[in-house]
Amino acid sequence: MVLPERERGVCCPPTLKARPEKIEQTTEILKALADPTRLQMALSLRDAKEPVCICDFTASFDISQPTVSHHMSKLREAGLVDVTKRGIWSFYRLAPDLPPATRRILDAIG
Amino acid sequence: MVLPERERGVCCPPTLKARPEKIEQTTEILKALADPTRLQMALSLRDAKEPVCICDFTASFDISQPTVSHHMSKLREAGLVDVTKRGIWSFYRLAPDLPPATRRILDAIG
DNA sequence: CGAATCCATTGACGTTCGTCAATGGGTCTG
DNA sequence: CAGACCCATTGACGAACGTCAATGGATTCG
Repeated sequence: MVLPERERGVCCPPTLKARPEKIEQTTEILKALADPTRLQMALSLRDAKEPVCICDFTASFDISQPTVSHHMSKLREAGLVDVTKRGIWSFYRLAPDLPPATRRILDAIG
Repeated sequence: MVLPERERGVCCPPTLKARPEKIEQTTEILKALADPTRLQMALSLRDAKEPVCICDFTASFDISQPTVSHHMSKLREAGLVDVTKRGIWSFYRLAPDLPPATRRILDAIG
């Protein structure tokens, strides 16, 4: 492996390239996905043909219903998901207007 | 929007598709990247032609040197990065044998 | 109306995280 | 050797996180 030549005491040129604003946005998306439950939820919604109600997830995961709601709220706050209520149920789906950058990350997973 | 027909009290078919083991692995990658400092480090290394030493990052970011080391350790524990020491310096680069799934996520960012 | 169902919010708890100051271990130079 | 330089580890602290039990709001059925 080729290592760069360095001189003592001359650290160092800045190496940042991405705009801090963009980094912050991307971090929010990654944080929202960086939990096993939420990742599975997001992938389920990505691959689902129809919106999915909370009760489906409550039945699938081994966590309480408030925790399921809590995780879904996180996905919603990150803009990954939106909700439609009808009668008793709350149906969630992947946000239809997802930014291309976000969409690319989601598609790169699984 | 078309919502599925539901019946009270018949929640709910399991909606999991991905293997839990795979979910856990992916989550580890996402957690490693879900911090502004670490994300910028990882992207810098992804785009760098040569390995980069810690002092470069210490000079670029507004955090202490121990914190820089700490973040780099997290990236290393996640398998995203490896280190080569020469003389005074520790040079980091993106792990050359990155799993395709991980590589895909990294390339989808920025 | 009364009961059942689905969901969100609140409050609490232990755990993990990001950060720093202090310290120590290597490595090179004078 | 003595000092300067680069880096990792340790210990500590507040903040954020994941989880649950309890509660309340909204809707539907009998």
